[in-house]
This record gives sequence, C-alpha cells and structure tokens, in this order.
Amino acid sequence: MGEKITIRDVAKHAGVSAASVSYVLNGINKVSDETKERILTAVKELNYEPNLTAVSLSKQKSNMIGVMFPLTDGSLSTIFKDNHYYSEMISGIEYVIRKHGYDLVISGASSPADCLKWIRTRNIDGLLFLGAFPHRLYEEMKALSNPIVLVDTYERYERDYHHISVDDEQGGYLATTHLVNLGHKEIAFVAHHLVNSPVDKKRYIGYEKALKEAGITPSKTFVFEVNESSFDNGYNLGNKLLQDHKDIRAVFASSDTLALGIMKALQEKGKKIPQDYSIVGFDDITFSSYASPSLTTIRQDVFNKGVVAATSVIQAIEHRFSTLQHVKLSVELIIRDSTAKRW
Amino acid sequence: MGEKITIRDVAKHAGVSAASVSYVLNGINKVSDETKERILTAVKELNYEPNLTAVSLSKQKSNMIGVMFPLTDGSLSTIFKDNHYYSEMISGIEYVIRKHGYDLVISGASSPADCLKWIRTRNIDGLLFLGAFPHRLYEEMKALSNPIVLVDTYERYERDYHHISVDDEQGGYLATTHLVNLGHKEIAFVAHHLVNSPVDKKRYIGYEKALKEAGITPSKTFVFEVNESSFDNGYNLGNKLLQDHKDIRAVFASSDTLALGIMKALQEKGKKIPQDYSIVGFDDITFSSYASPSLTTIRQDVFNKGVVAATSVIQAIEHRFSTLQHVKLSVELIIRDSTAKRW
DNA sequence: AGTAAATAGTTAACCGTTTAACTGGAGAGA
DNA sequence: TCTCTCCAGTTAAACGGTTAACTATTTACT
Repeated sequence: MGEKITIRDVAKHAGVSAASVSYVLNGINKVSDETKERILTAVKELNYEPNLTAVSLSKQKSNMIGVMFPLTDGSLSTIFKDNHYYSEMISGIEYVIRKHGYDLVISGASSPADCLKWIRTRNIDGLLFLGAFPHRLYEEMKALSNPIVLVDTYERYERDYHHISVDDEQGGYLATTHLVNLGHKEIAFVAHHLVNSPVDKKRYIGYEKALKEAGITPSKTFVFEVNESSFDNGYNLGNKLLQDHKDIRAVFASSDTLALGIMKALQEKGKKIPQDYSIVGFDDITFSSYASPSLTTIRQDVFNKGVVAATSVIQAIEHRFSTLQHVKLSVELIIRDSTAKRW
Repeated sequence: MGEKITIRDVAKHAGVSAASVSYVLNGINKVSDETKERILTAVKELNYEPNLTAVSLSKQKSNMIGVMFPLTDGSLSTIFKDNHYYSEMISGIEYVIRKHGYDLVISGASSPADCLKWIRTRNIDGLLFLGAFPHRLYEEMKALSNPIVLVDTYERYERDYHHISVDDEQGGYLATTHLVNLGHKEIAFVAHHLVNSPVDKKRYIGYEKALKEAGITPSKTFVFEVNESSFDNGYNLGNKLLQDHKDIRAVFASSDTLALGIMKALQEKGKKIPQDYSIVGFDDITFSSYASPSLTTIRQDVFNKGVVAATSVIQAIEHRFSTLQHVKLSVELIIRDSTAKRW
C-alpha cells in the first residue's frame, strides 16, 4: 500500500491545484472539460480515495446515521433476545442507508447524557431511536439540531418528532375482534408493560375497544404484565394462568414470543390448543408459522418499518421536506391454527 | 445550544493555550496542577466536548470498529432471518466495544471493492468479519494495515489472521456420537453448504469421525445440503426425507433452525419424535427448548463469541500483543426430548 | 558560579478536505 | 477604448483538534 495518497498528490500529478480536484470530485462546475479529464485520469492512476474523516470535518457532515437502542442492563442482548424484531428492522435500515451512501453506527444508550454526548461529538447527521427511552432523554433531545426519527414512541412525543409506527391499536382491535367473533368472552391481554411500553398501551386500547363493541366489560383481572417480552416470561405466565385464572379461555399476547411461551406452558399441562385455549400473538415472527399449532397473529412488516424510518431520516437530513413525518403502517390479521370457536 | 465550543474557547476562558488544554484532556503530564485545575473548571463551565471527527483526523485513528456481514442479496435480512445468531453476536461485540470507548459501525459488504474502500476511507481502526466471504476479499484484505479478526472463516485463512470460532468439529462429533450411542446407524447430516460454509464443513468432519469410530461407513446419500439455513428449507428437506429416504431414522442438522423445520415437516406427516426420528440441532437458540418436543442440540455461547472477537480486535489495535490470536471456544451437548433410543 | 536537566508552558505546523475570495484573461456591449 | 461580466483557475483560511519543537524559568549537581 505504501502511503495514503491525498488530494494534493492528485493535484500535483494533474498539474493543478487541490481546489480544482475538489471541485471536480464534488461535481461543481468550475473547471474546463479538458482539465477535468486530466484530473479524473490522475485520480484513476493514483487510485485516489478521499479521506472521509477530513471531509466530515470540513463539511461538518459525517454521512453517518446513528441507531439507538434503549438499554436496560448493560448490553443489547436483552433487546435482541428471542426477538427477530430489531434484527429485521436493522436490516431494513441498513439497506436504505447504504444505498444513500451513509454509514450506520449503532449504539446502546447507557444513559441519556452519554447518548447525547455521543451524538454531538461524533457529528452524527441523523438519528433513529428504536423503542421507548427515559422521558428525560426526549426533553434533552430537543436541544439537538440533528434530525431525529422515533420508531414506536410514547404518544406524547409523537407530534414533536418524526415518527414511524404501525397501527398498534388496530392490531389489538383485530386480534380481539377475531377472538370475540369466535365466541370468546374471557379474553386475557398479556403485555410487556402498559405504561412503559407505548406499543403495548395502544394494543391494549384496541383490545378494550373491541371488547366494548362486543358488549363485554373489560376487566383488569384479565390484564397481565411481564417485565420483559420473552419466551420464559410467557411460559411462567402460562403456568400462572392455569393456577389462578381458570375462567380464561383465550389469550391475546402482545408479542409472538410471549404467546409461544404461554402456549408451551399450557400444552405441557395437557391443555389442547385451540380446543381449550385460543391464542393470538403479535408480530408474525418466522417461528409462529412453524409452532404446533401454528400461531394466529397480527403481522407487521418490520423490514419495511426500518425502510420507512431510514428514508425519513435521510430526507430530513437532505432537507427535502421540512414538515414532520408521521407514518402509521398497517397491520394484518393472520389466522392460523391456534384459535378456534369457543366450545 | 448556540455555537459549538472548541478547544480554543476553553483555552481562552482558562487563560492558556489550546495545547495545554489538549495535554490535560489527554492525560499528558505537562501542565502544573493549578493550571490543570483551571482548565478542568473551564471545561466544566463551558460544557466542552471534543469533536471526535477532528480528533480522528489529527490522531489518524477513528475509534470506530467495523463489523462486516457477507451479503448475498442486497440486504442483511437474509443473514438475520430466523437467526438469533448474528444478533446475539452483535450484542456481545457492542458490549465490549462500547466499554472501551469505540463505536460500532456495521455494514454489509456488497462487493469486495466497496468493502475495502469503505474501510480505507472511513479510517476504521479495526475490523470484524463475521462468516465466510468471497475468497478474493481475503487476498485483497492482506493489503490493509488495520487489524482484522475473522469469525468462523475458511480453514485456509485461519492462520493468516486473528481467528475466533467454536469447536465445530467437536460439536459434530458430540451430536453424532450421541445418536450412535442411542443405537442409530442411519444418520443424516443436513447443512447449508459443505464447501461454502466453513462451519458446516467442520461439523461434517466431526460427524464423519464419529461414524467411523462406531464402525459405520459414512455414505454421501445421507448428506443433504440446502441453499440457506432457514425454517423453510428445513421444512422442505423434511418432506424430501419422508419421500425419498425412508431408511433414515436420525438427523443431525447443522442449525437449530433447520432442525426445527425438519421436525415440523415430519410431525405434519404423522411421524412421532423421538419415537420415529431422533433429531439433533446446533446452536441452542431459545426456541429450541420451547419446541415440542424440545430439541437436543449443541450449544455454543454466541454472546461470548462476540465478546472474545471484540476483545481481540481491540487488543490488536492497542498493540497489547502482536502475535495472531486463534481462539476456539468449546461447545456442549444439550440432551432434550427430540432424541431417544432406536427401537 | 556554571552547566545540565527538569518543569511549565507556547507556537505553529499538521491531519486532508472544502470553499469563499481573489486573479488574470477573454469576450461582449456601449 | 473602456468597463462589465464570465470563465478557469489559484490561494489561503477554515474545520477542530494534536504534538514536535521551541522558550523561559527553576532546580540540581559539580
């Protein structure tokens, strides 16, 4: 490799000034066609590649987009655990970002302060916040000038930022209505957290609405929270249902992961699904169609969610629009074998 | 927010030169205790944060570590699909990297040329290559001066680079021996690709070795390849086994995802597991313990794999050792309900 | 007392680009 | 002919840090 070659090497080789090289490379029309030709061949011959760090410093633009995850304990592991969700979203984000020549920097937010510091010092052009963060962070974020796109945030922040989500309320409504239509009345709702998880809250609202429409009074005794959306927690909750809530005959879980854990527990105790219990999940992870029985669920297109979010942030960076973007993607009820008419 | 404040603002405010501020902030002992005090309070008062882009340019070190994935089609989606594996590894990597003050930049390699260009222009300090890449890339990579750590690569490159893997051969051996000990003789091996996937090749060698040790002659008719490690491909292969290979009574699949897909297909056709078929997977993804029956598998600690890989690259960057690191982590046989004595 | 070495700081070049401001010459219009 | 504009470049100052080399004191040693 030898030494890194710089724009001045190219300039010398082409017999012009560094500025001219820069103009040509940035497509600024300030150089005659013949010198442009000379410069371009020099670039080729020397195999010149601009140093992006220097470009960042000079242009005050890093061409990097950051993705933040909320960290509860120290690592991303809890977030990714059992969860195709974030991986799929990152895939969508990365796809768009790379196509536009940006790089993707990912970081867990250990503390709001760290997070903001990171954004400032790295000169990150735009930000994607996936999920729900400490409230303090949102307030402090307002001081940032960089475009920020929130994915699945609290309702109260939706109007202050670009915001992408799916129609969680509609999802909750579809799932519950499906169960109601099958004749179920004792329908449990299982979620991560009704207050701290914005998506769960909206799904609950849809659940409640569907019940009311069917003339069923929602009861808090049918609502269950777990501290994290995982198989294990679903499994434990399934056992709890068997012990303490024998009246329940149907479950709408706020994630497929939870639903599958619940299903496992019920089956282990000899319950038949969908004969004894009907179960609906949310997300449509791949495994849901492979479980026994296959899981009825609300499908959301997470890859697309990532694509939309990334596109928004890039547009905001490049000022193609100045108004806030609020996108609510649709969801779809996928009926499989885990739900059936109440006996 | 107003204007970004620079090191010169701090210097002015503390009545010293920018150099002194820099020395203090970099822990270079060249400033008296009392001026150091003044400088530090100035930093506090002005809320100064060094611009990392400028630091990168000046120090010729970006404090960023890149993670590359092999892209087959245009997006990461195929890689992450059904696959807890990469997410978990990223979690481990991010955990270590953040602790050491580095940032994590992720990128799919669309082409070897793009990939190398990216590394050079971004001034990435160190690189993690996850999985198997086009051979050309490895050759060209040698021209890079940045430390590179390969995770799960082809055998032929192992000695030229830092390399982290698990003992895939031992895994294949343990899985197969387990089946042999249960009395099985007709044991299929199902993998992604024996040539293009280095891990599968090693797992196959372990499989072969176990058979030979048991006095069973390995037969190519018991070896099956699929073009991608997914539920769907496992499912399709399961059906194929039922049709064309009625002699087979046990399956060792090179990933849990494949194993679970195969299991689903067999069960759908009325086969009982483990009575009719014994099945062993590889990885121990969460779902494996929740499947019915729960899946016997070879566990590898992927988070730890990420931790070790990230630690290696950081050590290499910081020159704590100059010899190549070759780490082979151990695997463990987890016996569950998908395997039983041959009838 | 005289020299050497350590201390505490400053200056200015440098990292590799970008870009506003300048220059000198050619062509057009009055 | 004289100005005005346009063209095709160049120069040099940013961008925001780092750090080698220098200066001016003070301390230590012979």
